[in-house]
Formats: sequence, C-alpha cells, structure tokens
Amino acid sequence: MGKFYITTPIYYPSAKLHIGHAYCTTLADVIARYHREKGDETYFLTGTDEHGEKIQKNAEAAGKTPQEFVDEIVTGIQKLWKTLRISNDDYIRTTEKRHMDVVQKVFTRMLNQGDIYLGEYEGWYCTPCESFWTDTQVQGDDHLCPDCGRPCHKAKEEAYFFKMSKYADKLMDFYKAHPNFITPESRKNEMIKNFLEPGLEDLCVSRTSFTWGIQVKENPRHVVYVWLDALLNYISALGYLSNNDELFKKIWSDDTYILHLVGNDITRFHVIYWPIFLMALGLRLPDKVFVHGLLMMKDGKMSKSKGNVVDPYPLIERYGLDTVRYYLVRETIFGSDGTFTPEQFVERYNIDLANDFGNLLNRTSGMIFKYFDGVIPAYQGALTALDKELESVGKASINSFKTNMDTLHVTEAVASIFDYIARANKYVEESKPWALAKDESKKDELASVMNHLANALRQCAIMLKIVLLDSTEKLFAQLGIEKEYQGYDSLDRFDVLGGEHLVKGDPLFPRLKSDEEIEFIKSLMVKH
RNA sequence: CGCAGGGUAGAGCAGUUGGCAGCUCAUCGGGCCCAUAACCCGAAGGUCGGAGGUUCAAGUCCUUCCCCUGCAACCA
Repeated sequence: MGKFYITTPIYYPSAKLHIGHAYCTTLADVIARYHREKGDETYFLTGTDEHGEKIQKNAEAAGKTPQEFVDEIVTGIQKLWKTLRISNDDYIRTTEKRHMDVVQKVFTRMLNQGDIYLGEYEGWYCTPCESFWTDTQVQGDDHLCPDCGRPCHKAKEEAYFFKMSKYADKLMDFYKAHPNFITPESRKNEMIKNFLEPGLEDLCVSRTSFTWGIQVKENPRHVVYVWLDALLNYISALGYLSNNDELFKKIWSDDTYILHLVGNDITRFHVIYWPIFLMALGLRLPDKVFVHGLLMMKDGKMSKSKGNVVDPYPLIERYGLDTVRYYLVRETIFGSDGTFTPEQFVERYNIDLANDFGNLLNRTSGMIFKYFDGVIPAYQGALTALDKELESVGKASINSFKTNMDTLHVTEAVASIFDYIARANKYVEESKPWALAKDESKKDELASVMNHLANALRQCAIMLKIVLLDSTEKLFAQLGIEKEYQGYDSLDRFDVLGGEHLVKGDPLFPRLKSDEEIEFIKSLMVKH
C-alpha cells in the first residue's frame, strides 16, 4: 500500500478526438483502477492543453473566440471520457484560473532566479503565414515555407529563454541515477543522442506572434510558451502555489510513485524540459515517464485528412463499452505501436470475449443448473490431479497478472488472465462433467469440477474488472458472488465458494457475424 | 555518411545471455456434446529483407546493401 499518481498527457483540443486518444486514456484508467483495487491511495489526472497559435487560428477560421472554440471541444472530450467511464479524479484545463495563476507565478520565479532571461529569437519567418520555422523545417535552398511554399526570410524577435544548458549535466546525472526513468529504454537513447549529447539549447519560452496564451506579467506583449504552460498542469491541478496546497503536499511527495503516460510525439517535453523545470523549482522529479505507442491505422498515423479516423462512439454503441476497452488494452503491446483494423477488432471480440470468456461462464452456469439445481457446490480441496493442475495454473496466472501490472506490461497482464480462461475451458474437456454426471459414485468429483470452474471465473473476473466494467459485474451477479469475494483480498483463494445461488442471464458477449460487422466498421472509416 | 526503431508461416506478432524456428487467427483432418455454429486434440505451412563474414553451431554476433516507420529542438 502506497501512494500512486498517474497522469495522461493533456490533449490539445484543436480538433475532435479519435480512438487513438481514447487508447492512452483508457490504459491510464486501467492502471489507475488496478492501483485502487490494490489499496494504493491513487490520484488520476487528465485534462486539456488549451492555448497556442493553432487554436487561435482554428477558432478564427470557425468564427469563434478561442475560449468558445475550446469550450465546445472540451465538452466533447469530457463526454467521451464519461462514456468510456474513465475514473479520473480531476480534469485540468490550462485556461482555468487555478492553472494560469501558477504559470505566472512560476514564470516570475524563474525570471527572478535567473533561469529565464530576455533574448532574441532568430529563425526563418514567413510573412503571409506569420510563422517562424527552423532550419530543418524550411525546404530547399530558397528556404520555402513548409506550410504555403513561399520563401521565408531570416527574422528576429524579442523572446524569453530558459537556460536549459545550466541543467543539462544534472539531467544526465539524474538519468544515470534513475535508469528506469524513461520506458522503453530506446526512447531514452533517442533523447540523449538527439538532444543532450549535441548540447541542449536554451528553450524559447515566450511568444509575441499570437495572443492566445498566458500573459507574461512582467512584459504583457509576451505570452508564455505552450509547453512551459502545459507541463505545469501536473502540479497546478494539485494546488501547487495556491492557498490550499494540501493535496499537492500529499501527492507530490517523496513517498508517492509518480507516473506520466505520454505518446512518443511528446517524449522530449516530458523527459527533458519537464524534469528541468522541476529542478528549477526545487521539486522532486517523477518516478517514470512511460512512452506508449500510438494506435495506427493500416495506412499510417491516424489523421483526418487521410480519412482513416475511427470515432469511438459508434463502436461503443454497437459493441459495448467493455469491448472497446478490451480491444484497446489487448490489441497493442503497451509501449510499441499498434494497428487498428476492423478484422482484428471483430476477431478479438469473437475469440477472446465470446468464445473463451463468455462461453466459459455460459457452459459453467448451464452445468451447475443442470447438475446442482443452480447452487455452487462447496470446495472440497483439490480432489483430482486435474483440479490440482487448474489451481496451479490459476496461481501462476494471478502472479503473472500482478507482476505484469506492476511493471506496466498491461497487455501481458491481460493475456495471462486469458491463459487461465483457456486452461479452464480445457479442464472442462478433460474432466468430462457430462460423464461424471452419469455415475452416482462420481458426484463429489463433479461437484469439485463445478466449484473449481465457478471459482476460476470469479478470479478471472476480479482481475478483469479493471478493464471489463459491466460484464464482470454481470458475471458476479450471475454466479451470485458476494461483494466480499469480488476483491483482491480473496483473489488467490480457491475455497471461498459454496452455496451461492446462480441467476440465469444472457450470454455476456453474443457472438458476432464477422463479415457483417467488419463491413459496418469499415463504413465508419469512410471519409465524409 | 544526422538519430532511433523495424523487415520471422496467408495475416498479426514472440523470440533474453548464439544451441532442433514459436504464439494467436485463418486453412485442413479428428474428437466431444456442458456451452454462444462454441469447446478440445492433431496436421500442413517459413531458404527468419538481400549478400558476405566469425563460429562446431547465427533469427540471434560482425560488415555491407535494400525497404518501411518515427524523431530532427520554437506545431502540439
């Protein structure tokens, strides 16, 4: 039992979210639920990063004020999280006063202690686009704007910079002292080779080219650079530098395990700039930044222009929340990129949820009704070699589940539950209850088989309930399992069931007709 | 010669320290009858991107080449 703080990235509401965003947040939710089940004092934060030039421009294009524009999108995002039953404890918006105050205070402090200084930013400027570009962004010898293709010219503007160079060595020392700070390790190498070894440049932390941001108090012409603004959400949400910083003191403390989940596109900001900002503020650093893969579409990254975006709502509506949550945690190895295909989505449902898991409950329940009038027989120990083996598979599965969850191998953790389910299905074949039922002298053996099956289902449901919210509850209800045996306290026990009255219920996951459903999902992906 | 990751059975992927090439699905054959056309067993299917090298032994180590995908610092 300890304290656990988990965050998702705060998403950028420049357009509607798709299933790729849902992926990261759902994983965070599963991890958060696991820690709560374990008894850890858990705090789970998500939110939105609402400033920046792109939002200002998109809002103008839509004929709205930036605030109206983000309000609308944020409402949609919050609705999506509600639909996915994301169990976040707070939702931080960078346009909230509680956040903006913190950013201004931090900026002032950094300025006063000499970490931020006023300098000049030089880059390639495209006048029509009103944008600065870097050497690598402009194209060709004529330095063409990557946006509009017109030539850019060198330009300078006044800007504030953060002295990253001052902290670079300290950051390397921190990496060395905390080898597990960045996961997977390849991301760390990428950062070190690309940014730290060549020498960390000072970061420009203010802008004058647009106004939709948090104003620099000391120099109102400037707004704070989006990342200095955004990253601070992880502590502003806890009440850092506010009148009531109790939560901050409790959560951002040395005895809390602090985990940031991020996509690989924002790794740099979380493993270089964020730790350095924290160092400058004299605060502890997170325990781990976990870089997850992106959920890709067959033809590359999900994007609106490619018309390969999948909206999660119709999927949830048609297949249920649990199916979508299960797909998201199961289909991609947590940490590497995955691919969304309609075929895999339907397959995952039919094979794992319908055939293996749902069907195991259905056949078990059918037999308990048939042979024991719907009452789970009492535990008599591991009566046969088959019972014994099932128990040992169960124990192994539980251990593997816990170990994998503790090390953030979510996909593997879930897979180990399904190993147990598969073994239980096999156990039915091998113990042949239908044959035992014909032999009065085998009544005890038959009872033991039923008890073991019911208990295996109970254990699997306890593990699965961090992913499958509705169907595990239905399973407990159908088996008549009491609340006290639905938690981790009794997870590894085999002797708790006996005397429960089953309730007849519908199959948890009715089998889908693959072809029809694949067609349906494809129709959702068509560009419109 | 920017940096990083990847190319293994029809599809999607595992393969730690070099030691008979594995998993899931699909395919084919069989079994069972408790169950959701489900479940269980068995079989077929790969010159591990190309070429060269080290070794008794290479998917694994070295060299070189080809192809894909990210990142490349002020777009998040």
